[in-house]
Amino acid sequence: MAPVTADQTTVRDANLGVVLRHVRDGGAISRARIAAETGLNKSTVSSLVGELIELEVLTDTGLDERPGSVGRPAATVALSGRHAAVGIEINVDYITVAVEDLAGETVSERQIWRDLRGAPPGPVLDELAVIVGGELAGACASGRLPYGLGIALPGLVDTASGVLLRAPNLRWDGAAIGRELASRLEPLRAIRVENESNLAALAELWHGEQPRPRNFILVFGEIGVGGGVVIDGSLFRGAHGFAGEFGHVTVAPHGDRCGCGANGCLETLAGLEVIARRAGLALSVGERNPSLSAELRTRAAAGEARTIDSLDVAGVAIGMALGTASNLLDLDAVVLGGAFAELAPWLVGPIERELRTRFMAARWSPFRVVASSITDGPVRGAAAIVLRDIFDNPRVALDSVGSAR
Amino acid sequence: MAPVTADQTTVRDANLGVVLRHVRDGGAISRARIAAETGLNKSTVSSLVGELIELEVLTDTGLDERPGSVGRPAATVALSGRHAAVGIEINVDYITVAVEDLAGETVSERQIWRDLRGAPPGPVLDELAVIVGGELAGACASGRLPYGLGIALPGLVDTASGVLLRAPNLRWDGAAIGRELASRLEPLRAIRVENESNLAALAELWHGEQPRPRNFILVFGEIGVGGGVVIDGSLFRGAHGFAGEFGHVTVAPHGDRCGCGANGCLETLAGLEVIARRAGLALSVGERNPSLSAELRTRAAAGEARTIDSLDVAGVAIGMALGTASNLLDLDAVVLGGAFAELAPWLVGPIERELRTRFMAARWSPFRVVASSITDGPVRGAAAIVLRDIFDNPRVALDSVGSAR
DNA sequence: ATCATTTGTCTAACAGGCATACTAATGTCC
DNA sequence: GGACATTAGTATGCCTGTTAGACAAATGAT
Repeated sequence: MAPVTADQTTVRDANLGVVLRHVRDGGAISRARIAAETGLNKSTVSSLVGELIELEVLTDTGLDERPGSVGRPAATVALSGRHAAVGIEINVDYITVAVEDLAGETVSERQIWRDLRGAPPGPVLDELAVIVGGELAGACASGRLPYGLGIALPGLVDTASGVLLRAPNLRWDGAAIGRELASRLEPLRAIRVENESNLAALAELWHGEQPRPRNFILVFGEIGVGGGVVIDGSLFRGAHGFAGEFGHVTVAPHGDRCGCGANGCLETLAGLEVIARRAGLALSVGERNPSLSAELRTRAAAGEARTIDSLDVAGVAIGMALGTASNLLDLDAVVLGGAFAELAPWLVGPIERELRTRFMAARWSPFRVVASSITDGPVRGAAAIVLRDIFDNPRVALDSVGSAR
Repeated sequence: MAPVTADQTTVRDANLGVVLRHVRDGGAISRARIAAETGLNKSTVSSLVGELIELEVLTDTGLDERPGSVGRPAATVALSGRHAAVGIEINVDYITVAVEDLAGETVSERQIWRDLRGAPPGPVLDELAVIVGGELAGACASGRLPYGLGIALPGLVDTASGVLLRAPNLRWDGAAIGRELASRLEPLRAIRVENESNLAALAELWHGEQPRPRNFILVFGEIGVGGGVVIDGSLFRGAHGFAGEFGHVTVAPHGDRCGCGANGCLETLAGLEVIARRAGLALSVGERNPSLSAELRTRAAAGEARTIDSLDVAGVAIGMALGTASNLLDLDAVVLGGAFAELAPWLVGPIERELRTRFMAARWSPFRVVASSITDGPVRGAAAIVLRDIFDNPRVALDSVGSAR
């Protein structure tokens, strides 16, 4: 409850972050240029860079060898990639584990396809912990310092406690994923649990194709439909981190019953299996998702009418929901992620049509609808949200860990 | 584009704000208690309070005369009320002007009922400027320093330029209200233009009844329906300040055409005149709004079935839209404002019913639906949003104005 | 070889918060 | 009534951190 007061260390922390993020965004750069571009004093920058090198988040990258430059050559610094985080995505029918370092490089990634609907969480987490342990060991072996662990889940997550409160598709309601997984692993500095679509949105913000919008909703379509909202370059989480439940926007007030208990949620019209069923595909139990979205794509590309119609119905519903979402959230863009990215060619048309009439500010807002080129958004976002601690406040995040050996 | 770096003045500015807001929220208080409650050092607080008194935002309020206390009696300080701002609400059928001081006191308030639909803005602003000039003169006469002017408008506002982009009900599209009004008045430190519902939400946050939610949507129902979203105690504005257009959430995809061009917006089912018409009231042209909502209230209270049914239809639609809004925004509460506050007894029931089934996180979110007790939200919010500058950063906002005489 | 130019570090000055010591004003207890 | 405890507010010296400017280092141009 005590208000947040400031003192000199607040200033230092803020400026360490400014320099670090500037290097992240601009790549290898000299101290002099950092000073010129941030407005900080040369000597301040020297001191800040020195501390960041000590924390092992920056590293010297030799002299800037650009020809034609007069004067003493600049010694550049860049992100070190020494610190790394593990990202995990547990979805309805697959699990992905990836290790990403501070420089944004994906160190390793593994994916396992398995239908987890109704499976008890315990054994899954046991197995997962073994995999993660292996990845952590691998990261250490390659000289990296594991900073933390991020977990992407397809449902309502209480981020404070790390509990998956409600996952209508997975049916792991009330599972304390964060705590359970932590207890199976060596201690880490940070363990964070978040909704998968929120993390996919973060991945888009961090790693998406240029030009990256700063106000957008990432619509993540798999068996369920989720949304992650980014406003002014930061994740919008709402009161408890439940924001962006885009799949449960009402699009047909008296429509089909949804897993969440309401009627006519977007998910009941635009979920991947719903699209497939409406397109006439027979779903075998345990059907593997990758073949599912690929199958739809193939049929649509071949001009199969029922599939195209089904995608059109989904597109209209998505567009309608997006109109409402845009009116409430004031967005600049929609990014289609997950299976929706693959199916984008057939979705973008109806989405744009609906948006044009339903989004009030359309005329003043340069709206874009694009497909994400990131296929592993949630895992990368999961790693990223953990590493973001370091970019936000390197000294607090790393404290004395830099000296850990 | 240059990143925001910090130095010692940043610290000072932040702490000045912390102390000022602490005094605002806690009322008359001693320097010692400020220190204890904020965690700042006693001497720092002394110095900060000294500067705030010099800026005339705080004032000495004598000794704390509570009996039974041992030790030297405390000298308390409180908000001075020396600085004041004018709030203006231009709505479809009325204009309100109010002066509010830094202590939150409404110094004066005037309201004019007139149907402005289609009226040219110029003459209205001429007349308005005269009224505002009079209010400013009055404020000066009572020893107050006019700080700024806030304007609440029923439509899409470009807050950067102060232009009313689109007001479907008022039809003043593209009017540069901020600039036009500024040119008719003595110069002021700040002129801000905002959507009326956003400002009503701010008023609720600042002046509403306890306990005040910190994550809510204020649904402002008059002839149009608007929404103002507050997340974690601050106004959610979205990418361009267009957020919270709650009246244009789609609730009936193939419903009636709305003034905004879309079909089945909430406004087409729950706007005040729509409710009245559906209840069988004959609307004379230029009918005055206060009699309209009062008439509905009277009939409903008398148990008139058509009126109650009409309100129920509106309530269901509002509840449906709120389910969607809550799923996207993750809210803790709904506050009904404007005419909806008066009609709340007949709206709350259906709203809560719909919300319970449609809001996914309902079980983990202690949701409340309440009626606002503030009848002049937009004007008060308009004044408040201007005064907020001072609370955010007193030194920057007031600079050398404290010495103006 | 000398000079201009640019980089990076060093030093002194300044801003601001903090701990501590001190003075001031009150109530309590004998 | 006076000594003492208690609390409020101020003054002093120190620490952290940024800044401006001086300076040394490293290079290309003349």
